[in-house]
Amino acid sequence: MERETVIKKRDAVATRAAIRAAAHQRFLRESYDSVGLRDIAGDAGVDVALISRYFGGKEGLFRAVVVDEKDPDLFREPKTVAELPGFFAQLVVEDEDEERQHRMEMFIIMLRSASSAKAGEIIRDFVHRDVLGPLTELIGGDESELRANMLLAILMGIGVLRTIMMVDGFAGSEEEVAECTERFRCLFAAALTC
Amino acid sequence: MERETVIKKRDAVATRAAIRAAAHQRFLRESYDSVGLRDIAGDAGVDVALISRYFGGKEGLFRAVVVDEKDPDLFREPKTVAELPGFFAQLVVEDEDEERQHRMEMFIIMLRSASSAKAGEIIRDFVHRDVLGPLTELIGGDESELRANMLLAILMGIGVLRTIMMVDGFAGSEEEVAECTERFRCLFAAALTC
DNA sequence: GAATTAAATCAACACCTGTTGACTTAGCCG
DNA sequence: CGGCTAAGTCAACAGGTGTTGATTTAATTC
Repeated sequence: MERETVIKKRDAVATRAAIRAAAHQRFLRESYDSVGLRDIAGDAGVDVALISRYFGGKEGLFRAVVVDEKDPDLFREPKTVAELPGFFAQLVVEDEDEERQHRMEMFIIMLRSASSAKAGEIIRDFVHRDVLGPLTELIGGDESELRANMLLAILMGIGVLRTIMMVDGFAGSEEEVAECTERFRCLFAAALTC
Repeated sequence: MERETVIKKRDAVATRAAIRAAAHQRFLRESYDSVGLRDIAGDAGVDVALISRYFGGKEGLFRAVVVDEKDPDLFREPKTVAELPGFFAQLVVEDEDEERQHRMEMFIIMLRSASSAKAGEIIRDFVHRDVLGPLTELIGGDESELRANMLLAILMGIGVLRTIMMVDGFAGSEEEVAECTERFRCLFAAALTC
């Protein structure tokens, strides 16, 4: 959090970034329809009109958060099929790795607003092109599509249950985290082989 | 669909049911915030005012759809742990069984509106009390809570991917359905044992 | 220092939201 | 038939939505 009341330099790219950051946090916790542009503007310390001006409207802002915020290879990191279960398991358990955390946040944002008519279209395109596509290609083989779907389903299910349904009890104490990670790794592996 | 323009008898319980049915279909396809009361009223062929009058508001209508529509033991059917994987597998593959279909629809409705502030609270209570609670009790043992969470996560993940993200490719031809069911059964079993 | 241009603000718009009160109508009972 | 009650309709409300044009303010350039 920065102190913006002292001085506010007139920097277009900075306020654009501030708006996008505020939108990211809002969309992370509420759905597309729930969030109002005035909420986001208030968080960013900016007038509402700037949002429609800079992003061309609410839909454009959401697209900027979902699509433009990531680097293009964010979901293409694992290079071998053997790496996949461990990669997904690390994704669902919370740790300090900032990049992984950001990646999981993108999934939550998508899950939150997937039901909205306008946001849903953006999200579905993104999921097919940038997540399911590379994943299917990496897995390969006859049933690669089914396997990719199952992996993503587990990932999203855990995400839904944790952050949206607010169900905990996945990992409590310190050493339970490691055990829980191993169980998830095993589950993702089962989705690939069984 | 019935032809209601011909004659419309004045039946309070019938119109109440019509409103609830229309709301069910709307909430099945859009989120709580997306759906407007005027949409539901239009589908039911009723004036908007009747909704607030009969259900005490939008929130009450949603609660009536989610909570009151089911019979209480809808999610307590399986009696043994061994039955669980098959039960969940049958739940996710579409078939003609009307009761199973209705049960899965309830999950989708919950998934769609879980992110809304008002609807989310209703849903979280329901999930904990009527789904996760009985499931944990049935599984039993030290890690029963974790197991129940994993099962529900897979179920919801598949639901999200299919109906909200509109991802198909789970089952194509006729005999693929049976094979797909078996794979899901295997996956749910893995969540219990691995 | 004045002119110019971009950045930020203000105010208002048209529209849609859920909800409520007053009103009208249909159906039943005596 | 006349009265009565419940069922349904109509209109309007207060509040909120995203968006846009005109305006003001700050920073840069000549």
